[in-house]
Amino acid sequence: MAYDHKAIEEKWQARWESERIFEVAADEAIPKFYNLCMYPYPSGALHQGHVRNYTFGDLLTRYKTMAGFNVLSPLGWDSFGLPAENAAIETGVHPKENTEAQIATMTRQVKQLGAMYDWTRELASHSEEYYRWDQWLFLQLFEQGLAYKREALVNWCPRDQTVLANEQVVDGHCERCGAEVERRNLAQWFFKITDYTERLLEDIDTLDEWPERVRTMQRNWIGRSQGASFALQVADTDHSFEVFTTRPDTIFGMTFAVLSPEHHLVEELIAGTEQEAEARAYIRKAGSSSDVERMANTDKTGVFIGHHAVNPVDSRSVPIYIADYVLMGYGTGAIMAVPGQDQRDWEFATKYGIEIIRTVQPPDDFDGDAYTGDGVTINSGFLDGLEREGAIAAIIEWLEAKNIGEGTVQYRLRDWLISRQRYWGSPIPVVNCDGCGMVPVPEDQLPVVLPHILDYAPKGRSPLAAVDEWVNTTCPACGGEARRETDTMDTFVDSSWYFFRFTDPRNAEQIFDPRAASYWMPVDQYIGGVEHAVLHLLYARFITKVLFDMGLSTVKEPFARLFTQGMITLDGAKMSKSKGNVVDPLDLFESHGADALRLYHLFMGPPTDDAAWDTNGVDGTLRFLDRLWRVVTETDRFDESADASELVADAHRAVKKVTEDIDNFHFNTAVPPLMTVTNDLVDQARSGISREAFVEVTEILMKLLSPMAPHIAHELWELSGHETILAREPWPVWDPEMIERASVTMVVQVDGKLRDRIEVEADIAAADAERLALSAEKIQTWIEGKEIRKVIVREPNLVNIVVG
RNA sequence: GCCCGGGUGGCGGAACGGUAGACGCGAGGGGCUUAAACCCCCUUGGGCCGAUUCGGCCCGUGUGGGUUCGAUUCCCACCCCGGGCACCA
Repeated sequence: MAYDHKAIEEKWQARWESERIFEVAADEAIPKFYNLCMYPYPSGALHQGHVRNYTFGDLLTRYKTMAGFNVLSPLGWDSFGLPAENAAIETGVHPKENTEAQIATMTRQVKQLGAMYDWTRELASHSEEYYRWDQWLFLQLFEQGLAYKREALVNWCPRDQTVLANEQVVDGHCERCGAEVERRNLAQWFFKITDYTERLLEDIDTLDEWPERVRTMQRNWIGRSQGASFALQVADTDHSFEVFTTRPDTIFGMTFAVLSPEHHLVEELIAGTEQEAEARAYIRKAGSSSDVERMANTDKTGVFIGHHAVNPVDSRSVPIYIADYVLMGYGTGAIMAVPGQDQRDWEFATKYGIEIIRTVQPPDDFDGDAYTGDGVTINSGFLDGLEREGAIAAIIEWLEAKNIGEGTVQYRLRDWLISRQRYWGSPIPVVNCDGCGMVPVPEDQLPVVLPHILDYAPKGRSPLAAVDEWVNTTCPACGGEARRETDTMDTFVDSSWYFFRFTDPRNAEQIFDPRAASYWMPVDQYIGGVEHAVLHLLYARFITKVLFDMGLSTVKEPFARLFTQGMITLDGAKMSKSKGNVVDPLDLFESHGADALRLYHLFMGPPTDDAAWDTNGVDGTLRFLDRLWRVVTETDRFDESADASELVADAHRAVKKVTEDIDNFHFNTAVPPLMTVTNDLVDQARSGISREAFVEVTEILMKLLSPMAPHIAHELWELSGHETILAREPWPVWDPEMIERASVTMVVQVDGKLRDRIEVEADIAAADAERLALSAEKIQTWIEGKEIRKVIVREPNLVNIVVG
């Protein structure tokens, strides 16, 4: 009977489902393990990235289940969002229909992989029963002042016709579609993530099971800088403006000041000056160039605006410029410029002939421009002679004493812009009333149902705005005429709390039962792509902290252990449909089977690394499975006198190795022991093996293989006469005595170079090892006539003889 | 520029500071076969030496140093590749 992967895989997928093996309930008596892969966008086609993700996830689900844990492994769909809407605009099929058809397709494909989930917990963010809790969450944030609407300069994607969060702008381009983003002044909804900045930053330190890379990226994104802010008086006026600097110790070196062209004071200051026309032209030009252009142009440009600022420490007047290298979005949008210690200021000063004063003594061999390193403070009055830290402390004390400024901290992190001018998302549950203003929709009126419409093409405002019968409503406060908010929420809102919902997915009364969450949370293992290092993972941490503050969550951090998988490459490029270099997993299910494909993904390299695809590798894992199949199903003659003790011992060693490797996420090295034991079993079966040894070795192989290639493992388990389901069997344990070796190969080195190998008893005494090594024939030729200075003995593995 | 990773055979990759190259792919040779596929066996880092089927030596983990009896592994400097961040004051 040949190995028929197709028939076997279909059979067992049906069995697992009907046996409901992976449906779980909270049970305090059993240790829990919440295992989660980032819920996918239902694109309609499983690709190798999904396969890799779910193979790792399913391996853990099955392994931890066999190891005795109560394993929660749910799957759901990140089903709101632009791709569905854009596809719908192209095909004319409504996003809801399209999305639901794609969910059905992908569900089938995920099941074909043999990945098991508790499907009773399936959720989809576009369903009313899900997004009503998005809206509920919004209302809680609104009540706490954490959701607010304000006019702001925001990122606008001209192709997707919607605003974007800062996190969704990559190098000045839309993260989704790649279009160059524009700046627009619009009234938008924000979540006040900046209230949580310090906590988000501090708690990164507690995430010691996260990749360092991701922790660093989050720290960088939050971008904490410590320094001082203080007021600069504009000479001969009543105006002053705040500046922020990380180097207040260099204040005596300020030879000019710069305002961002968008700074609120600019308009008033330039009015009526000689420089007004020139300044206005500059502001217009700066305002019309995109961020991409501003980034590309690193040449410093600016205009003197005809006013001076007074340096508080020495009352010197310095010219004020406007220049676009000072960004309105960071700090106060204004700086004291110290060309001696800042390269950007240096370039500007050099270009416009402004004085440069060094206030930090550079080393003698320094020949650069601005000196940003440490050194003794010079040319700085009462700060002279102090090192950086002392000087900073002294000047802050001085500023505070004079009530001019103070030590402050600035962050790069901005509030999270969550409103979108698109259709396929959760409507923001707010009503605008002429009399009452912005009124939140009462909780008992949720959900605000997304109306089914036919024209959802983007027009620069939400398509919902055109649906009069939906927009026009009554004010929940006064009963008068009112209009609904027409923006929808960023889909990252949906994904920032779905892992809580999985703990209690059918709750119609609450977002989730805090008791369910307290049993299952935190997610013990979270698996997904590193592209979410900042976006989703930061938002999810923020919302978790909000839920914690509300008493709904017992954890401050949602994901205890994070695992980011590498991507699949082909011919050096990321495998993707747009590059046309995909190898379709569905074809491989047919030709090689899900088991061989899964095994290849595990085997191809370290799971965190990018991996180069090679279909020949799947041929290899299929060959291995076929060989295992044949030896298990075709061995029918046994020799009870044969000695297979070494093979059995190797099987036990494999148990140890595989167990430890899975625990350490070294999946690629967990596969080879199965291959070598199988190969040795084939040899042993050929030369003679007892039935007992054969059964012990094959049972170990099936159990170890069960999380990796579950279908064939289950089938062989059944064919071997077991009535039980392998997935419910306990994980094997190794016999520590059995894996001990009676004899080992001892390496003998002379001066660290390998010169001989000697078989020795494993429990050889150090003295015996040394004597044996020194008397070995081959060693004699190396040490003859030489003085033996030292002998290092690491019995029973190694002896190193050091000669003169 | 700053911050993370990473440089090992033809390829993917293994190696608690202790036998470098496990396992797999590819390649070469052989067996089975009328033939091919499948399958099975052998070889496979480079160079050299001796020899009746076996053995031996030298070199070799990006480069140069260092620590150590011993370094792919630890330390320092440098080079290259990948990724992230960046007029962030």
